[in-house]
Amino acid sequence: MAAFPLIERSAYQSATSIDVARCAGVSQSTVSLVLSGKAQGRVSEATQERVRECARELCYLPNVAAQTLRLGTSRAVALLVPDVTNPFFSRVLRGAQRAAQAAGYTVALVDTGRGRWEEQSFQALRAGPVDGYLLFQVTPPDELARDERVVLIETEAPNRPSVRFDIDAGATAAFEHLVELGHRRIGHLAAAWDAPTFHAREAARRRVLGDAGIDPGEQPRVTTPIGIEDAHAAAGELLATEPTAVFCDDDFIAAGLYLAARDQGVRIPGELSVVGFDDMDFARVLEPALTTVALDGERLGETAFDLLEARLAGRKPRKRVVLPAELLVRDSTAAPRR
Amino acid sequence: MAAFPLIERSAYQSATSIDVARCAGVSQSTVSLVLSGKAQGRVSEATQERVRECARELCYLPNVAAQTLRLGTSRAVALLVPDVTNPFFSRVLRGAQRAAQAAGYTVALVDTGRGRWEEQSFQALRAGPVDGYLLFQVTPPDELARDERVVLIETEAPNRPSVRFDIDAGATAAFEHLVELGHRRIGHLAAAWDAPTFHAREAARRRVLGDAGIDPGEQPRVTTPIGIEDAHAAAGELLATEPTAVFCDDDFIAAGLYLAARDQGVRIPGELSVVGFDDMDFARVLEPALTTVALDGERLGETAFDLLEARLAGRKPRKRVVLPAELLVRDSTAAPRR
DNA sequence: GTATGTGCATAATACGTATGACGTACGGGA
DNA sequence: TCCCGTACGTCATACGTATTATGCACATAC
Repeated sequence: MAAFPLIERSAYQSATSIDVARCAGVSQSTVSLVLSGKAQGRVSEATQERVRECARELCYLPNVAAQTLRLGTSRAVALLVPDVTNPFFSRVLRGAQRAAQAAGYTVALVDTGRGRWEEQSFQALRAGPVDGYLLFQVTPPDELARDERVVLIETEAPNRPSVRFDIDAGATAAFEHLVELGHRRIGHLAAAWDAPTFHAREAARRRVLGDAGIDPGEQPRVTTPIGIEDAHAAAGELLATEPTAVFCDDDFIAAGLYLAARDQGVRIPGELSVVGFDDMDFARVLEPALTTVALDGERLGETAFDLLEARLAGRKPRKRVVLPAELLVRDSTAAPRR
Repeated sequence: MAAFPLIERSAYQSATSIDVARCAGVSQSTVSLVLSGKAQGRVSEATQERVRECARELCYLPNVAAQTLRLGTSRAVALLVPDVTNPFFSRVLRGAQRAAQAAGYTVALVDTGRGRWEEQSFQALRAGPVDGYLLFQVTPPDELARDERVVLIETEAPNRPSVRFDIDAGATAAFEHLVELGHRRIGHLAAAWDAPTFHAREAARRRVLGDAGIDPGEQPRVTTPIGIEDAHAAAGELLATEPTAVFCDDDFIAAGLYLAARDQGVRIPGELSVVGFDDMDFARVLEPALTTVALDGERLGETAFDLLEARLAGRKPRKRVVLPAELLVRDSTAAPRR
């Protein structure tokens, strides 16, 4: 017998409720009733036990595709992200995942490849396998823009449920911190990424500097892709303009700046103050420990899922949630020398 | 009309092939035939165009649950990981994701919560929504151990397809590097995690040190959870034994060691050489830049998916793949002082 | 005029589940 | 004897798709 691959193959094809029914000598309906716990008073206790026993023996597990088709729901949600390798996003995922698990949902992950999805990855998901969407820094295609099953993360659109950080407060605190230390020449090492979260940082910069009587248009500003090596190169360029402080859109960008400063023998914070954003794990290990704006990514993911789940359950929750962003002053910022 | 929510609701429920058929004045079979491209010579060109036009107009997308049920395949695979927040894993995910996308597959992500899944998360997946499994540092439950649809990543089991790094070569190179520099008191800051990848590091340590005439049992060794703050504490303890070099199971652990060394005024590499593992992004930004063993996580994920895909397609590929692990010597290692 | 194609499209079915509408047997009350 | 209630299950159907077998004209060949 062992020679017949068919024996082995039976392991692939899970038993169906019909197999269980045959085994227990009842109908398929009865099996379904019993195993879904809706057999109260309709099936005798003895029969129920027999069915459960057979199900156990045959390792029966309901076919999810069939369930989804029948019930019109898959208890799964999709999380769309522009780039899975961004470590900040893992926190969001973890939060969403945990909340989803608690609610009996599965999370399907899709990397949209920084906007290159243009319907593509999205098409793959629509109409079936998932009940809803969490869009992380992804602007929904028109089709989805009015869909009730979508929650926006770190993005907003008119009349859509969304979760985001109070980027404005965080960035404002960061720039005010630098101004209060006495800096007058404050650079901006900005992410070359067209997303609301970065627009908010830039807006805060213009406002705070303007209010302090510093012309924001006069301050050095260089954009760079998010990534240490890219930022390293861009930072070299920025340092040539001799700012006394630099606000970085991201901790990775700040790390690149550290490298450039090291190259040029510029001491932090003595000759250059640096502020990052996100509070990644490594921020406090940098030498000196990086002053940065802390964001609770897990809570972001968790909140987003809860919002979506409420929608799916027919409740109408608060439309927009704003989570705090807090400046963490460490050792990379100080008063300018002169 | 705008007052009727039913109008809006139509957006949720995607059009079915029957709707398209009605619109085009043909049968559902014809629609299916046309849209799946199997209508060659069976349906007139005019009708085909009409069907396609209707499908476009109604934004028709095939219901994936129905397709899965009918075809017995979902073109989706599950990636199971012990902890989504581990940044190393994001690389694996990205690699798997990219390969999957190219092959027309979707990746569903499941966080098993470090082994706490005990069938649980797994049950949720079996029998339906996915065609196969990628198990990253996760030991399969008995049920799955013989399943052909499983590929093991960074784990191995008898007669199972798997992908892993040549951890032994990497760790060996690292310890030999330290020995060659002249170190005789070499600590091990080890991950408190029962996984093959860490056993391999330990085995290499014992072998290399033994071969060099250094008793591995005499060398200081402390275990710690993976995470900078945990490692920081554990490293304090390790430094009390005054090693001249420390091998860390992970770059995050190495980062914790940097923190502890800074606390105690121990200079790297002058008084202490440090080697990490993984080559995380931040490794070369540390001061001094961290000597570490580089692993190509993306390639790991990619290879794993390809292996699984080959299985699913009925091909029988190489059972075990081993990817290189290469020592990257930077500035955190030097000869001991005396 | 009957067989033989051929070009075009449809009917019928199966995938595996959940569920509302029915059956059946039995015992008790009138 | 007839009717009804209850306890225990089953039947039939629908979800939306892919596919096999079948049908129907109409033209061609003999």
